[in-house]
Amino acid sequence: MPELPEVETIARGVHERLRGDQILEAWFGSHKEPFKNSPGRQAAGLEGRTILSVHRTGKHIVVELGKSGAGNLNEPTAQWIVHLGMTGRLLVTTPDAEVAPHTHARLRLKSGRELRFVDPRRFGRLEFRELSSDAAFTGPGKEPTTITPDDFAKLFRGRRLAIKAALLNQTILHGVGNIYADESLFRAGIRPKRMAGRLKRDELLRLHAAIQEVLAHAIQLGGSSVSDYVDANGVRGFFQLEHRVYLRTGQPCLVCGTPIRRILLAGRGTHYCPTCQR
DNA sequence: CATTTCACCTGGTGGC
DNA sequence: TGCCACCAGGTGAAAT
Repeated sequence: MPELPEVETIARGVHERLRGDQILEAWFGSHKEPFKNSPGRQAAGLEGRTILSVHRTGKHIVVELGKSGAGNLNEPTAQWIVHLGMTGRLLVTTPDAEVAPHTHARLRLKSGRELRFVDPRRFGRLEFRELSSDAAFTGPGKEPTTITPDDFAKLFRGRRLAIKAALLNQTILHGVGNIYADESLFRAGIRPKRMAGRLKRDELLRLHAAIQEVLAHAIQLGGSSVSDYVDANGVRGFFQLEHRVYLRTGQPCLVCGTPIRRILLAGRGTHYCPTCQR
């Protein structure tokens, strides 16, 4: 479900609500899928630690954790990294709140609340990093919200794949997914199938600007709620009202009236206007 | 190495 | 109502 704007919204919400709280106990479900390292190791690492801050890197949520007693409490000694996959949610609840189906993790907090991870399709991932032995998480690719136009243009030099496939490749640029790839390419006037390495400089500059505008606007609106996305407070986003091509197959282009076309590209539904995008 | 395809999951929708 | 095909915000392993 979630791309960069949704993950950013969730990370901000969790940060605001849980900063300074302490994890007393971690409970994990029995499905193996969500765990990049074992639930036992994650529970042992999480229990007793303090939540210093929560932020986003690409599509990952990074919870910075401190340890009381030894050294400076404000210096992170561990990280809990949450990837939401297609259907993952992170929710802050009261302990008596009904436990949703497909709840895979419940962290009981000193404040009396719980942080829960719910994910029906189980494409999401949970990882614990002990910073004394593991590297700090940096994300798989470059950060689209801060990359300069020049560095952005360099990413696609010599690449022989469709620009949309390149945008979806997280090791190149992390955070853009299917919705924001389609919406950015529409706003830049570029066909999704265009070979990335053959785009002209002015096209790449338009795409860079479109991506940063779309992501910033979507973050302002709390992300896109296509079916059931909600943030850490259970609130839906509103950027779906701003979609110009995504899931608008057959409907008139809002600029020129041409019916929006849907094709399959890189295995994903891809939406574009055949008139506005060249 | 770069690129493409497909498996991994559940659930919702729409046709018959 | 049931059954089935198809679709969905994402990756990573395997194939090409």
